[in-house]
Amino acid sequence: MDQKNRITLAEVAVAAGVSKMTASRALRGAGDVSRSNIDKVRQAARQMGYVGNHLASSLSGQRSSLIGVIVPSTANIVFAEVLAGIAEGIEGSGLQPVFGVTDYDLEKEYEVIRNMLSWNPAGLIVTGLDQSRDARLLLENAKIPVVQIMDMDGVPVDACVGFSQRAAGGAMAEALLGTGRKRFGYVGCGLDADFRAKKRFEGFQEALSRAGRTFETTRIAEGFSTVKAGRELTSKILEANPDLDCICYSNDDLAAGGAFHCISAGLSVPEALTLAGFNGLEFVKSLPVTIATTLTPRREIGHAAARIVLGSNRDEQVEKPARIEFEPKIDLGV
Amino acid sequence: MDQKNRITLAEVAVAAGVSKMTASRALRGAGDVSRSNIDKVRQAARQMGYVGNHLASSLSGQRSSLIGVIVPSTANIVFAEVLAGIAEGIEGSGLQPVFGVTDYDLEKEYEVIRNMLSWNPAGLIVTGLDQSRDARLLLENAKIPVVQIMDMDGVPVDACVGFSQRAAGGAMAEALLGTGRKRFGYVGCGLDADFRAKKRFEGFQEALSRAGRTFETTRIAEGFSTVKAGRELTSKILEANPDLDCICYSNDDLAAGGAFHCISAGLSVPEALTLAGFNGLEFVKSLPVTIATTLTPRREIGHAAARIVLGSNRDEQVEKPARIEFEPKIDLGV
DNA sequence: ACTGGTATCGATACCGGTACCGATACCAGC
DNA sequence: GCTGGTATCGGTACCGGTATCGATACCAGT
Repeated sequence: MDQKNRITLAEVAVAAGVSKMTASRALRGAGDVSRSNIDKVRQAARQMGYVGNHLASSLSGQRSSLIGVIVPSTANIVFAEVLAGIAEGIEGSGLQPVFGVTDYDLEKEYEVIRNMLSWNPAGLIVTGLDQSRDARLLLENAKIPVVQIMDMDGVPVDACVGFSQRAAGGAMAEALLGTGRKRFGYVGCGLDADFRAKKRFEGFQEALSRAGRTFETTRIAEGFSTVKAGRELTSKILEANPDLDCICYSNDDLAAGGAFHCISAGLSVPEALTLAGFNGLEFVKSLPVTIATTLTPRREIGHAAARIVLGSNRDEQVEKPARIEFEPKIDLGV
Repeated sequence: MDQKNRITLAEVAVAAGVSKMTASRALRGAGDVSRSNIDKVRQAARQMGYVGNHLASSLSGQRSSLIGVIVPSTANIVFAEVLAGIAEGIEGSGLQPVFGVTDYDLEKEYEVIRNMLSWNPAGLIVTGLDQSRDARLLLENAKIPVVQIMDMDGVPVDACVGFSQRAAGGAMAEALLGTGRKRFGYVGCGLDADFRAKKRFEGFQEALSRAGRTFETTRIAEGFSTVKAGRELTSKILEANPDLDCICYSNDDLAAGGAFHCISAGLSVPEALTLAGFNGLEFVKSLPVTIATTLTPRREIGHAAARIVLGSNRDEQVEKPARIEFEPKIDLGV
C-alpha cells in the first residue's frame, strides 16, 4: 500500500477507454490522436490526479529530463547566482536541475560527474575547464551536451560559456595602472584549489610585469574567501607594507573586508589606497567607500549554458560546439 | 551508436561469466554471492568502465536515490547555505539532490512539487510551512518523508526542522527593548511573498506592543532584499523620522545597507542608532560598525533535514514525525 | 545411501513508460 | 466494387535494472 495507490498511465488509459499508448500520446501531445480522445485522456488524468513517472519515461526514452549542474560550492553566492541563471534558462522546458558539489576537490568532482552521468541527463553544466584526466575522459565519452562555464582559458570538452579569467585579471591590472597606482599588494584565498582565482592572479601578475611592475607583497591564505578573512589579511598586509597604494583581492568578499578595515582604520579609500575586488557583487556599489571591481555576468552565464543544453537537444545535427565569451567590465567606481 | 556503446550490467555479467542477477548482487554488495564471483564482477565492471543506470534501478526498486529540495530562490545566500548543509548531510549516502526554485510563487511551488514527485524521490525538503492547499495535498499523499524547513509556526505535513520565525522576531524586539531603545522603525522587503520575514515582523510588532510600544514608522518595499535597497530605504526613513533610535530590518542585507548609509552620513552606530538585521551572515561581524542580528543555523537546518530523510529511509517503522527546533541566538554585537 | 540444510546462482516477471510497426476504419477516385 | 491514402489506434518489444523464488550443488549427519 506504499506506492500502490499511485495512479499509472495504464489506469488512466482504462478510465479513458483507450490503450496505454494512446493515453501516452495524448498526454504528451504527440500526434496521431483524435481530438476527442485527447480530451478524454486529459480529463481522466486530471480527475485521477495522475502525475506521471519521469523515471519510467526517461528510461524508456534514451534521455532524461534532468540537467546536471556541477559547482565547487553552493555556499558561494557566485555559484548560487549561476544556479539561478540556469534555473531561469530552463524555465518552462520541463528540465530539472540536479546538482553536485565538488568542494574544489578533483577526486570528488570525478565521482560527482560519474554519478551524474548515471542519471542519463539531458546535459551537463560543469564549472571550469580544469578537471582531472579521468573526469575529462568521462565528459568526452558522454554523448550529451557538456557545457563548461566560468572560464575560457583552456580547451573545453564541448561547449563553453564564460570569460577569460586571465584576461580579466590583466584588464584590472591595466586599469589600475592607468589610474597611476604604483605599489601593489595582493590578497587572496584558496588559490590552490580555485583555479579561476589563480588564473586571474597570474593574469594580473603578467600585466604588471609588462608594465615593469610587480606585486610588492602577496598574502595568500588557505580556506574560503570571507569578509572576515579579507579584513584580517588587509590589516596584516598594511601593517607590513604601509606604503601600498593599491590592494588587489581575489574577489569582492575579501575586498569588502579590506574596505571595512580601512574605514575602521581611517584610511581614505580610494584616495590613499585603492582596493580592487572581483565579480561586481550587488553590495559593492553600496559600500561607504568606493572600491574597484570587475563585473561578471554570472546569471547570464548560467542562462546561456542552460540554453545551449536546451538547444543541442532540439536539433541533433552536430554543429561545432558553442562558445560564448563574455567580456567582463572593469568598474573602478568612477 | 549514440548511447549504444554504453556498457550495461548484462555485458558486465557476460564478461564476468555470471548471470545479470549475480552481477547486480555483486556490485551492490547484496548477499548470496561467492567471494570469487564478487571479485570477478567487480573487476570486469572496473575494466569496462561500467557506470550503472540510476534510472533503471530507481524504476525497478520503488524509490530513487534523488532527494528533492525546494527553495524560493537560489540567489539568496541563506538558501544557498541551506543547500550546502543538505549536500553535506547526504554526503556519502549516494543520494543526489534535485532542486526546484519557486521564486516565492505559490503556483510555481505547486508545479515544482508535482514535477519533483514524478521522480519518485527518496524524500522532499521544502522551504516553509505555507504552501497552497493543492500543494499541501500533494505532500500529504506522497508516501515519502517530507521535511519542511526554516519555519515552525504552523502545522507541518510531516517532519519539520527550523525555528519559530515569530518567536525570533519577538526575541529580537525584547532584546532591543532591553537595551533601552524606544523609538523603533522597520525596513523590510518583499514581505507579501516571504512569509517567514512577515512572521518575524509580526512577532516583532507583538513584542513591541506587549511593552507598550510600536513601530513609529515602517518602510516596506517590494522586490528582493538587497544592500542597495537597505541603504536607500534607510536614508528615506531617517529623513522622515530622524529621531528613531533603532531600525529593524527584515534581514542582514538590508541592515548592512543601513549601516553603510549611517557610516556615510556620519551617524554613530550603535550609540545614536541601533540597527538590527536577521540571519547572522558571515560579514556582519566584520562591518566597521556594530549591528545587531539573530544567528540562524542555516547550514545545520539543511544538514538535519537531510539526515531525517536518510533516517526515515533506513528504518521503515512509522515513528512520529521528527521535529527539530533550533533556538536562534540574538547577537547584539556586545 | 539417503535426508535435510546451507550457500550460491539464474530464469522470469516485473517497474511504468515509449518506439515501432502493423491493424483498422473510412473516404475519395476510377 | 475495388484500390490507395490518410487518420487513428493498439500490440509488442523493449529501456536496464531488481525482487522473487525455484534450482542446483555440496556437505554433514544418521
